Amino acid sequence: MAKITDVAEKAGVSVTTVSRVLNNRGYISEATREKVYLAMKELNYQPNELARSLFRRKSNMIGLIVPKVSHPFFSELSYYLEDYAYQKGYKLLLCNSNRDITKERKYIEMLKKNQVDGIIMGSQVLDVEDYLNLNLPIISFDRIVAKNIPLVTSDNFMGGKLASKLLINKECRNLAYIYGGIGGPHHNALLASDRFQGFIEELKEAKIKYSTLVLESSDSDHNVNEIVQFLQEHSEVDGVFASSDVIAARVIQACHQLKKMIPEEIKIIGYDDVAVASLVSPRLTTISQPIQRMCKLTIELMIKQIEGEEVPLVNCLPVSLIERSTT
Amino acid sequence: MAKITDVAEKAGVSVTTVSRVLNNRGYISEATREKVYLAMKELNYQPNELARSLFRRKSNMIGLIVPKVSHPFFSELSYYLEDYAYQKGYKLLLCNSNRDITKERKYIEMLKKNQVDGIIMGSQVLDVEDYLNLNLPIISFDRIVAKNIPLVTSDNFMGGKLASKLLINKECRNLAYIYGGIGGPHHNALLASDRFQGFIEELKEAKIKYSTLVLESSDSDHNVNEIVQFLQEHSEVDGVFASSDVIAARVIQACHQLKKMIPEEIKIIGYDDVAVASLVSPRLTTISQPIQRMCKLTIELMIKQIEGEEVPLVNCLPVSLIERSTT
DNA sequence: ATATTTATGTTAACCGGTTAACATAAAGTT
DNA sequence: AACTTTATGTTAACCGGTTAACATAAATAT
Repeated sequence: MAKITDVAEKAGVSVTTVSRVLNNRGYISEATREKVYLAMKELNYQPNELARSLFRRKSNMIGLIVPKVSHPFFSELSYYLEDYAYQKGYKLLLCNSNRDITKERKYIEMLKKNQVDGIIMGSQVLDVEDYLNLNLPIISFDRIVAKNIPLVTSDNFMGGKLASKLLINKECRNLAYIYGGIGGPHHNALLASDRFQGFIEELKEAKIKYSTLVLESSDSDHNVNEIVQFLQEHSEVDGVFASSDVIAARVIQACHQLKKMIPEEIKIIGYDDVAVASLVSPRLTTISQPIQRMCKLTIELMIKQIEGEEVPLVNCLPVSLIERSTT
Repeated sequence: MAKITDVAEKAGVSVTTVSRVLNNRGYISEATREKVYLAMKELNYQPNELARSLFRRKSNMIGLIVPKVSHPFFSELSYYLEDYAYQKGYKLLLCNSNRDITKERKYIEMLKKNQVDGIIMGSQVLDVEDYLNLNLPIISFDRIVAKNIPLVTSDNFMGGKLASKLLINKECRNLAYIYGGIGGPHHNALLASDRFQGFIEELKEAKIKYSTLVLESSDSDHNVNEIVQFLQEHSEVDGVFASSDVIAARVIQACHQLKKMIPEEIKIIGYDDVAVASLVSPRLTTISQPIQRMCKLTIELMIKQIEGEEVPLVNCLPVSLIERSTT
């Protein structure tokens, strides 16, 4: 691998001059600039970013911790985050915490050692104190981490309200709220519970009954069984609000198994609006989180923090209802 | 941020001694080791991996380039790759090429500059020559890149055979092969075409007719329309082999739209066995690629290459049939 | 008592860049 | 002719570690 001294030698200039060309600093004549570029091209030279990062004390790397990239929500999240980060000149280091507190802690340590400029937490199981002496820009995504850590989220309360409003308008009179338990994407129910609060607020006014099911297993097949059983025990349920599209997909499967017609006999509404929502059949009515905008905002806030600016602690974007064929 | 000199000072030893403790080299007494560890803990010291990487000329970072992490196949891929990489002490730098040749080239350049120890290509649009002077361990995943670059794949030919065998056994007599066109996950049909070859080989023997549909659009809704139209024009089709589970999900939607009963009137088999396969209803019969094992192998081969060992050029793992409810 | 092993320190070079300070000379300006 | 500006070079320090070479002294072994 060619290094800067090789380029200098080949171009017949000093290392300082090459560095000046590289960093666009000081006076450089066009002729010299050309000579240096030519030498770089001939040697196939690429400056060692490790060395530059070391000197600048800035790596232009951002750590991203999610429970699992394989989950549709987090895979979309990762996609957009990477996309915006790249546009702004940042690279993304991917970490899957599996919601394991030990792994999460190790990842944070690892990211610090590797001098990332900031961490985006899509996962969160650590205690609040753990974050205190972290001494690094953090943004938490859709999860409350600690009161003094900036949060990017969407209007979960309104999401819940939109869901129940729609179901009520569609004449449902016996609703159910089904959400993932531990291991699911909303284990830390802090924010998902806003969804629930919004959901029941509408119901109270309309005096409509509801029941809830929390899925214990993280296994897909087993979830379907849990839902089937629940719907048998609550045969009056004619409207389901699922806390994620993935769970809604399982509700659809359970309904098929029970030969319940969707949307005639039972209506289903999901949450997130990830790709699966339009991949299942019937296509899923859902509350759309503006993932793309949330990601853009997350990167913008992250960069502001890296540059030493203050950023608002709560950043909440609006959600919207996407009506498809399950309602 | 504390540095090694701070630790040395606090522990009352020399920097060399701290380094010896850190790297387990040379003679160190238990007492000194303890002193050093204590100082580290008190200062909350983490060695700067950038500096270590620079000196060692090894970053322990691997670049992963995929078309889009948000695609279910690549999100599972990324998950397992990260998992194994982490176990082996490597970090993953995530890149979404979007199948854009310019972006792919820029990513490769970026990864080189950042001194990654190797690159895993889940995407591939570059020309063969581009890879020649790359001078870095590469492994391509499920995509033929160049004859001299190691490849990890699964038995696509057998996958195609298993699919047609099953459909034939299930009494289908008019088959269709539906695959994604440009923009889809199998744009570079090199390997997916093995699937097709395996698929038609069985058909030839059994003298069964088939037709093919290549989806032009990358838009989900539009795909469904294309499939609906195709199935209307080929109303005799009673068995469909889709080149991915995502496409199979759209076939299911098209069938629902046409009120074709699955599996009674038409049978569908997908490919990959990603999470969506068991999320759609009816749950999808599919050819399972051993993604997890492929990822494990990929990381193992990558590390071998990094350590200077030779690795086989073709690494093909067996596929298996997962029968669910669409056949 | 001597030789060897163990434990630590000092010094300096190195990884591959960046940069400040200062020197020098040519080109441009007044 | 004197003064600026532009263009480049030299030298050396620095980012935060690692390491080889050599020195020294205490603890062990013979």
